[in-house]
Amino acid sequence: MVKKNVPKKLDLSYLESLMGYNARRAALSIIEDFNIRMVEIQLKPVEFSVLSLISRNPNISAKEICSALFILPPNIVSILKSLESRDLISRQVDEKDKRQIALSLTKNGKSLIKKAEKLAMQSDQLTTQHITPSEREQLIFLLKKIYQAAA
Amino acid sequence: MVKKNVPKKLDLSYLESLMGYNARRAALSIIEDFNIRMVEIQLKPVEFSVLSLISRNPNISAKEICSALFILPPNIVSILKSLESRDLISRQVDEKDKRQIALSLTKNGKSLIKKAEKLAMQSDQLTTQHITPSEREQLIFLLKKIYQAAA
DNA sequence: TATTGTTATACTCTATAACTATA
DNA sequence: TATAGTTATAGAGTATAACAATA
Repeated sequence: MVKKNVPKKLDLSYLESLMGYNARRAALSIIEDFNIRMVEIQLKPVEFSVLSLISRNPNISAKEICSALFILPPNIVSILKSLESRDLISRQVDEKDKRQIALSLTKNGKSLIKKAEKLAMQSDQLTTQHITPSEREQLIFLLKKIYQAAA
Repeated sequence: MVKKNVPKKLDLSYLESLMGYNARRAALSIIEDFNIRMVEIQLKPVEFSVLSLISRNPNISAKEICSALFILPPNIVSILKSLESRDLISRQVDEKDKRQIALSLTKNGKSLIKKAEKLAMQSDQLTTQHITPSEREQLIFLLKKIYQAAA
């Protein structure tokens, strides 16, 4: 008789009592679903966030994106390059301060972010389907309190 | 980590309505505090989790750690090597199944994880000090519901 | 001098294929 | 054949230093 591979019961109680452990595990499982859903439009989480931010804040600068999304300046460069090469964003040098470059969505970018935000919202609904809408609101409220207090 | 200042008023409302965005931001800010506090005992989050897991589950195998903490088998190797080189864990080949290696804490490991768990709990208390104890319980309960439903 | 954007680069984290030894 | 652990390696993510153009 072949022994069945039953997963051994492990004591995870201490780790599960820590906020950091639970927040990270939840974030990873949510982002995993997000990534699966975004395969069809080829957007990574950070690319999605950047596009969505530009969409709602036209003529935003790279520095402002970095501050808002906690991206280091050297790391935004390849992200913007990639989005520009896909004709999703365009850059226009600020004539008043030629150091700054105003970013905006192209027609393609506007079309894609519209679809992407729908997919993201679907993913969000799916990953939170086991809690009630009011629990979901409460959860987001408390998460914000944690990271906004740290800022 | 990036400096935290958002000088200009940017519209982040859409991203802040997504669970994934908020969970990730909260996890990152909590882990940032954890890392600062753990500098003195030189433990990364994953090393801490592994030590704590071995502490509460003596003779656990590498495979079991990987399953519990979502670490891929090739990536646990260097973690265990490092912990062993610091004389924090010891390995003993299972005589019944020589493929398996039972892991346990050394005297040093037991001493260190005791201190580490105190520091981790302090960090957890600090990062959740702006919410009430019952809100904290509710938050952990809801986060668990999200990632355990996905598993 | 200070700031925005950039290059180069390094270090960490995560992922895949394939090997070994044991069963 | 299957499993536990390992090696090698590649890709992604994140970090610092230093530079050019502009203010």
